[in-house]
Amino acid sequence: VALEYTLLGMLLEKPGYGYSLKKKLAEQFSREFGVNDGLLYPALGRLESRGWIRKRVVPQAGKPARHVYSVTADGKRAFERWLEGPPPGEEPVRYDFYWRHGMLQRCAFLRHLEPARARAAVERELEEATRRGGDLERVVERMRAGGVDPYRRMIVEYGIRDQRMQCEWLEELLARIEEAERVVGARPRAVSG
Amino acid sequence: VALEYTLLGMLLEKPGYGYSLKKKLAEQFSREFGVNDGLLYPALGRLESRGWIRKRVVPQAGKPARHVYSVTADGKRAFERWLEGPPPGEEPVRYDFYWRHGMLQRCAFLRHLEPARARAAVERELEEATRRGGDLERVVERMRAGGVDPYRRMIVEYGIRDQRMQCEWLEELLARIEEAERVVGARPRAVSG
DNA sequence: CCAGGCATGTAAACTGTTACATGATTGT
DNA sequence: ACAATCATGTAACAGTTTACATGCCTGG
Repeated sequence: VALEYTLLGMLLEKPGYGYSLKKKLAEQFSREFGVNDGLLYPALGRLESRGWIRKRVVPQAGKPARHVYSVTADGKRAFERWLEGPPPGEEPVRYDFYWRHGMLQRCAFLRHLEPARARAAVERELEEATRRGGDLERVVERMRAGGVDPYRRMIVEYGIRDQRMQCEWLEELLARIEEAERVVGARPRAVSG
Repeated sequence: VALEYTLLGMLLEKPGYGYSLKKKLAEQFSREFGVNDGLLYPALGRLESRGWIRKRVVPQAGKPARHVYSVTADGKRAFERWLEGPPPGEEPVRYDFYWRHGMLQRCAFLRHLEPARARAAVERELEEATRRGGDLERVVERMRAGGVDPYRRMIVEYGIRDQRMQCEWLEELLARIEEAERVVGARPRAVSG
């Protein structure tokens, strides 16, 4: 559903086949952006059966034939509609950040943990977020050096901001825990009704 | 998988039944946090068959019997293990923000859109993000007034920071588009290889 | 000789959403 | 009369991940 339009956009820039699209995704951003086969090939099939792309089989010696797809006029129109964005209020709003972050779920019950242990858990999380942010900084640096389209660089910069935001939030959480440590002193609170 | 521990934590604070858990989730945070039945009841079943909670059926006049669950000693131990967080490097890192945000996907192809139209699309997105942030601010205000556990308030504050971050990112994107508008002038770029 | 790249896919498992099925009571 | 609240669930569908299946060629 989402993958489709990214594939369509890539094929519009240059016709290609499953494997080449997979590689391009992984190399343009980062290895972790790679799509898995179980999603990629069916998606290409759906795009074809919808008449948005068309296949041309290019045989090769010793290797499986390449199925090279290019975008049809219909496909191009669909892509352009999508690119302008959904009509306002179309996409249902979701506040699923809670379910997507183990740390937020733990945070809901953090008062049941002795402050010292809570602090340790949050500090570990902070380290991880810092590391993830660093990874992405390196990716963006590579992109800058490689002269990648600035709009695409901004996608990774979104990830960096996201990690930075997480770090700030975790630091605020730490401050709150240290406050609790001072107030509660040596008296740990156990889990109970 | 994720829902389980939240249910376990809630049942540890006070035994309850499916419907009461559902209500509590929706009211403590916001309506949108509600779990759907198709996830809730099977999750309770799994927790029971794993021996982490135990059922007591409480008949009622005129209404279906309540299935009141309480946490077993095993369940409490499992919850405490979870609460301390995963051993470092356990959770696989995911950089799936690209696939989770239509706007980021569009951003990858924004250069194919005339700057004026790109600006309009981004401005729409900015409005939505601002509105979502405002919604959450109101939720957190309600929580502050209701004297909810500060750790739980911080969960919603995460959401607010997330929306704020998105706004900042969208504004940077706007600045970049306006730059492109000045440079390109009246010459629109079409989609092509 | 084995790992990895090239190239296509399928299948099973898991997660999550929406809708359905039932039925009494209470409020508008 | 109609909708909402209370209360349990199931079933169908949609989306995603992981692993499997095949097979040749290249480099260490």
